[in-house]
Amino acid sequence: MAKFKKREPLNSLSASLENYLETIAMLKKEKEYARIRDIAKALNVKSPSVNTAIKFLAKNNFVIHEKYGYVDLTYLGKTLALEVQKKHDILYNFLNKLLFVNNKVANQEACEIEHSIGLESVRKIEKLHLLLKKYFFKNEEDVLSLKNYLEE
Amino acid sequence: MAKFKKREPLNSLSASLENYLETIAMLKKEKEYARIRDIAKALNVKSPSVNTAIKFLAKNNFVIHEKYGYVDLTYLGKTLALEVQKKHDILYNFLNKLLFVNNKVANQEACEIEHSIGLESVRKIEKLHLLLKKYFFKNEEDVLSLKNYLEE
DNA sequence: TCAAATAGTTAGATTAGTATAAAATTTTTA
DNA sequence: TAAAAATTTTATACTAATCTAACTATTTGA
Repeated sequence: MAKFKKREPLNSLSASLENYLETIAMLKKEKEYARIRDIAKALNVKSPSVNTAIKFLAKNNFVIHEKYGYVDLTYLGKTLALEVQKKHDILYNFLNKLLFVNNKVANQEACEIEHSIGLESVRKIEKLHLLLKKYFFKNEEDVLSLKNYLEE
Repeated sequence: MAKFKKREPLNSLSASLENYLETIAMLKKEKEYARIRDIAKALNVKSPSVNTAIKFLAKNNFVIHEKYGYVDLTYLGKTLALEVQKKHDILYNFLNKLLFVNNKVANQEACEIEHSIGLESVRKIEKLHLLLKKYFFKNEEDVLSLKNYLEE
């Protein structure tokens, strides 16, 4: 009956709910608005599932939703969505561009890890990646020999 | 009623079930055997939860369990448990020893990420860590300046 | 050696997240 | 502009994983 629950620490959401926020942000960037149907399609779930989730997110101030209308992010929702997207980005780049994990796998894994890793860790991964690019793997040759070493 | 389910691809388990295997392996290493009660304590769940999980794992050949007796890993179960432990280890060391994330957080995050990341990625993280230790961050000074850079 | 304490099991309830079926609303279009 | 199509909502059911309560089996120790 009660489907979603507020979590400790406050402003922290389940992986599932974070995915809804992330998807809404993505859709709004792509097409200016997000409808239940689009969210369902993007997440590969059915619209009643989206409805339930949106209801909870609205009640807890992450989104605004008028019946039968568009879904929009509040400031709180937008902030959280951006955070998750940022984590995804950093993890994807680390896996794909530095470790040469293929795009599909890198994306899948980033999609899951983004809900388990904290901002501190992910920021440090970003910094490490930057450092290595800048000072250790400057040219094509270095990068290729890294790829080689990682795959041997 | 039906509590756990076989997953695609075969031999792949939910995070929860992987944790049971991992815990059994850990207990067997520590005290030669694993009982329902120990597993429950280690995972912070109640014994009926362990019972349900063990029943499923036994039916699917990951563990052996005679009623009221000890729980043991099959070859399949041991293999999977070691794999998860290995992932945990690599992730923990990467976060704590290279990125200087504090032990508690590093452990927590490793505990979650270990179920989301594939062997390929985790092996590459291990290799990267090794490479950096060996060739780029050799002495105490290098390590400290890395710490500094990551935390600034 | 048998009563208490401990451990394991079974049955049934609960929760988060999802799905199906059908009703309500909105949009499209003939 | 009214009927058809599409979308959203509601009600209900299911699944994975957990829990509580009550029961059964095993171990311990007076």
